[in-house]
Amino acid sequence: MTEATRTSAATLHDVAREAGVSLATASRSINGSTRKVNEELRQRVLLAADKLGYVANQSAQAIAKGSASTVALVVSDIADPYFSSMASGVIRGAEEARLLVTMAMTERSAERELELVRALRGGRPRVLVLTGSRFAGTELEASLVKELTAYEETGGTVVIVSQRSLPFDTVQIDNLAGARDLARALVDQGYRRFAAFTGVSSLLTSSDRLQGFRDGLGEFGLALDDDRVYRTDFTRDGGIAAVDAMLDDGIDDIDCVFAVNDVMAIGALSRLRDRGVSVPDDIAIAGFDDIDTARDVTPALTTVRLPLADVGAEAIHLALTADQRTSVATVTIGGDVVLRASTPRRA
Amino acid sequence: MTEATRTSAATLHDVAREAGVSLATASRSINGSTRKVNEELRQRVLLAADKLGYVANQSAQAIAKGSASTVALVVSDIADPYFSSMASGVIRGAEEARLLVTMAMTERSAERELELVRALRGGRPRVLVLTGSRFAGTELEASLVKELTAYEETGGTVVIVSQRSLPFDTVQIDNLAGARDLARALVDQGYRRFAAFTGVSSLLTSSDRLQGFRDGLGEFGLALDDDRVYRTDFTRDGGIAAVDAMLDDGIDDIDCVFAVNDVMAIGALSRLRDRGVSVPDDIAIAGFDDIDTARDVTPALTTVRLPLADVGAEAIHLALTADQRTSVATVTIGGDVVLRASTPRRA
DNA sequence: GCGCGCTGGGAAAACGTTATCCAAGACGCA
DNA sequence: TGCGTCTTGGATAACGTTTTCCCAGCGCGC
Repeated sequence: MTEATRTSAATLHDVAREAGVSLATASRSINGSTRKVNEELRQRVLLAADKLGYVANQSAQAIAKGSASTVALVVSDIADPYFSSMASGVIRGAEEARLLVTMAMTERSAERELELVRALRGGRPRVLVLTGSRFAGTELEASLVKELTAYEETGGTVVIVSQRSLPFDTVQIDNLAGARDLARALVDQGYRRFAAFTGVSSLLTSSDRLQGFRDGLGEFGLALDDDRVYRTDFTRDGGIAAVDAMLDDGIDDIDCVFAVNDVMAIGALSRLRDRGVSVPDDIAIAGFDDIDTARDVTPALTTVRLPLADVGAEAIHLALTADQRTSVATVTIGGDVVLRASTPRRA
Repeated sequence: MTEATRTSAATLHDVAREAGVSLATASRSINGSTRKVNEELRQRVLLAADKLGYVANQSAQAIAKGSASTVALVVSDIADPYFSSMASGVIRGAEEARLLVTMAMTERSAERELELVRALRGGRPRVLVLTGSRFAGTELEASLVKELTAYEETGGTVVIVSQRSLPFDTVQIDNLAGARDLARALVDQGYRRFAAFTGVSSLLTSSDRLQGFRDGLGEFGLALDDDRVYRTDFTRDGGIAAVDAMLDDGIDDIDCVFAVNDVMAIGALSRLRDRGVSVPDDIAIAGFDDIDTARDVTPALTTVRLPLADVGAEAIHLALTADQRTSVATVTIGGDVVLRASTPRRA
C-alpha cells in the first residue's frame, strides 16, 4: 500500500509542540472548553493543527470524556426502504448534534439483534436506537431488555422505534389508527370482502396493523376471518408466498387484499399479475408505509403514508432531550391514508 | 431517565478484581491474545465478566491498539436504493471481519463529503469506503485526495467505489461496457432514435454511462446528438425534469430513452404517463442499476443489473487484503443487460 | 505597600485497554 | 544437583485525550 512513509497520525502532542504551547492549551484551543485561551495562542494552535493535518482521535476523546459522540443504530435490513428511509432521518438528526452513526443489521434475527446490541454497547454510544419490530414476549426479548437497561444505567439513552410497552423512550408509529383509517377508507371505496397478508403474529407491527384493520372493518359490521389471513414473511417474497397460498386455497370471493406493509403488497401485486389476476379489476390491494416505490408501481399503491425519515429524526431528538426528563417519553407518529389506483371506487 | 443507579459501566479492572486475577490475565482471557492462560483462571474471568455484564470499551481498545475495529462508509443518500443495497453489502462484509460500520451521508455535496471524511478519520477506522461519484477534476477533489492520502499514511485503507483513476484501491463498475451492451441490445430490439437523460457532465458515473451508450450505438452507425441529451439531477426528480424538458422541446421522433440510472428512469416513466405518453407504445425506456423497484414498475424496466451488494462486500474484501499487496488494486464488476417490458421488440 | 481575587498557562492525573517486561516456578538434561 | 529454558501470572508503561490542580502574574481596593 503506502510504500515509504507509514507514520502514525499527528497527535495533539505534536500540535502543541509545533505551536510551542502546552498540551492543555492545545486541547482547549481546538476543542473550546469552558476555559478561555489567549487569542494569539489559539491562532497559533489552530495553524499548527492545520499544518500537521491534525484530526482529533475520537477514541481518545471518548475515553477521556466517558462516552463517544456516537449514535448506534440497529436496523433489520438497510436495503429495505422502510429502514433506509428511517436511517436517513436518524443520520440527519445525529448530524445536527454532531454525532456520528454506527449501524448494524440484524437480518431479522432476534439472536443477532441481542449480539449486536452487546457489540454496539462496546462503543459507549450516547444513544442507541432500535428499529424494527421485536418479537413480543420471548425470552430473547427479556435478555434484550436487560441489556438495554444495563446500558442506560451507564448513562446512555435507548430509543425504541415502533414498539410500545418497553420501559424506554419510544417513537411509536400509530399502526392501529393507520390501519383502522385505511379500513374505513377502503370500505368507503366500496370494498367488502377482505383478505390480509401479514407477518408472524408475534411481530407487533404486523399484529397491530392487522388489529387496527379489523377494528376499522368492525365499525361497519364487517369481519376478517382468520382463514382469510395469510401469515408469511414481512418481505417481498412473503407477499408472493401469500398470493400463492391464497390462490391455491381456491379463494375467489375476495375483492381487496390488505398487505401489512408495502413491500409485501408490491410482491403480491407482481405475483397476482403473473398468475393472471388483474389488479385492481379482479382484486384491489392496499399496503402500509408509503415507501417510494408505492407510487411508481402500476396501479399505484393505496397505502398509509408514514413520515419515516421524521420518525428517525424524532428518535434522535427524543434521546437528546432525555436528560431533561425524569421518566420515559413516548412520541406517537401517525400516518395518512393515501388512496391510489390500486383501490378504485367500486360500483 | 435512570432515577437512582447511574453507575458507570463495568471495566476490565472490575472484572479482574471480581475474578481475583490481574488486569493482564483478565485482558488475555477475554480477548484471547497470543499468550496462554490457565483454563481455570480463564473460566473465573469469563464468569466474572458475565456476572458484571462487562462489555469491552471499544474506544479504549482502539486507543491501545492504534486503530479502531471499524469501517467508515460514505454514501450520497442512504434512502437511495443504489446506496442502501451497496451499504448492506458493506455491512455484511464488515461483519464477517468483526468490524462495525459508521456511516455518513453527503447528501450529494462535495463540500460535505470532504468534511465527513475528515470527521470519519477521527474515528481511526481500519477502512474508509467512499461510494457515490465524485466530481472529477475539481479543486475539492484535490483536497479530498490529499485528505485520503494522509489517512492512508497513518495505516488505514481507502477504497473508492465506482470511480476510476484515483490512487486508491477501487471497486470499479464497468459503466462503459454495461451501457454499451445495453445500447447493442436496444438496437437489436429495433430501436433507432434515442434520447438520454443524464446527470451533470462532471459526474463520472453519468458521463461514462453516456459514453458507453454512444459507443454501442456507434457500432451500428447510430449517433446520439447532444440536443437529445438532457442533463438534470441523478434523482427521481431529475427524471421528471428531463421528461418535461424533452416534451417541452417538442421532440417527438424519439423511440427510446436511456436514463443513466433507474431512479431517473422511474421518475421519467411516471412523468411520461402523467403527460399522456404511453410507455412502451409511444416511447420505450431503459435504465441502469437494476434496483429492486425496476422489476415492480409497469412496464417492468429494462436495465443493466449491477450486483450492488456484492460491490459493497467486495470493497471490504479488497481493503482487508490490502496489506498483502504493494500497490493499489482495482476490481471491476460488470453488469448484465436485463430486457424487460419497457423495451419490447419493435416491428 | 499589601493582601486578595481573578485570569490563564502548564504539569500531571485520570480514562480503559493492550503490550512489554520481569519474576517465579516447572521442567528437561547432563 | 545445577543450570538453562519454557511457561505463565502480574506490574507497569504506553496510547491520545480531557480535566483537575497548581501557580505565576496582574489589577485593585484599602
